[in-house]
Amino acid sequence: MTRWLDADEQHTWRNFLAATQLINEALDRQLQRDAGMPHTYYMILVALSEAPGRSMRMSELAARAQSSQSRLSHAVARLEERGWVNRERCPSDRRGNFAVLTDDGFAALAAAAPGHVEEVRRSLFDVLTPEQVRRLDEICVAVRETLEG
Amino acid sequence: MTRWLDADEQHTWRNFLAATQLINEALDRQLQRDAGMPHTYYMILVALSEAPGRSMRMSELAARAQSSQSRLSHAVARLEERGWVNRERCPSDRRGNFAVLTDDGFAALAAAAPGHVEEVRRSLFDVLTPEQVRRLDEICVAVRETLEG
DNA sequence: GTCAAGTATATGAGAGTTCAACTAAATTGG
DNA sequence: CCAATTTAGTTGAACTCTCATATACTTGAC
Repeated sequence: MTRWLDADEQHTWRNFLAATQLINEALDRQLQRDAGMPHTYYMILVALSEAPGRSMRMSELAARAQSSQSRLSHAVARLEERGWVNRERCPSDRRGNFAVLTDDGFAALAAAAPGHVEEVRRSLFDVLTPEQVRRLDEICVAVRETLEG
Repeated sequence: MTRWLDADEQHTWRNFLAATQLINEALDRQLQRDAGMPHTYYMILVALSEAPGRSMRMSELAARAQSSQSRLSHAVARLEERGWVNRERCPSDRRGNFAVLTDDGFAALAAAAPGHVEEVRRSLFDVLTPEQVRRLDEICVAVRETLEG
């Protein structure tokens, strides 16, 4: 027996799809236009920039940047072509690779960050009251706890 | 002067990105696996199924299915190859096209719908309290009102 | 009417994503 | 210690998306 959505649920669902898509499109457009990279690459650079030695194992990087391993592997290949990331073999586990953020990569990230943050504010935080932001956070935590398990 | 995100805002932002991406991936995986179509195609079929005569102008369809015109054009081309949609020239404006949902297309949608709705419940509505659903709706409406203008 | 500007849609190239192999190395269990 | 399994990561093909451009038609101004 399918539990169909009632009218309210449908409206909420469509608002959710529309809102999240608008935000994602805004982020991607801004980053592509001003920094020449998609949002997924930006997240990879951020994750690396926060890691000790700006260096991380591919699998951990995939997890932090919310990327599949395959996607990450392709992405790092492109980032390597741009000279923003290097790959280094892991000595203790020879299957493993580290991705390492280069100085050029860090500079590209630093250059991209202000415009990106502005866009994040414009599309989400400036739109909501502090109360709504707290509620959104709770909602997202609940979703993560369910879907990540 | 960049208005950087404070620690709370960063957490919320990352929770938001993670949660919305988890939901989108769950939707896409389910539909691809069980119905052989991406979520974007599903949204196109839904929009068409709700239109009078199961038929809509390309531009209106793009708006309803939250798709760019180019994306829609490519997508309808694929859907036409599968026999799920037909294109018909518009008599009153010969630049225009109608996309028309075929019986096969409707059947494909009907077959896909129950599994999709289950996934929507699993990934969002079952996770939240009714109160949270209301709050989420308000948040999404606010975002839409700002970003759609 | 005709010409310029605008609108509706299509199309092709380039880039990113997914899925299913595939390689290579580590681990486990007899 | 060796075979079987698991883990880390890459790769190629198929597909979708975006962006810029092209095409065809309509509209408005003169």
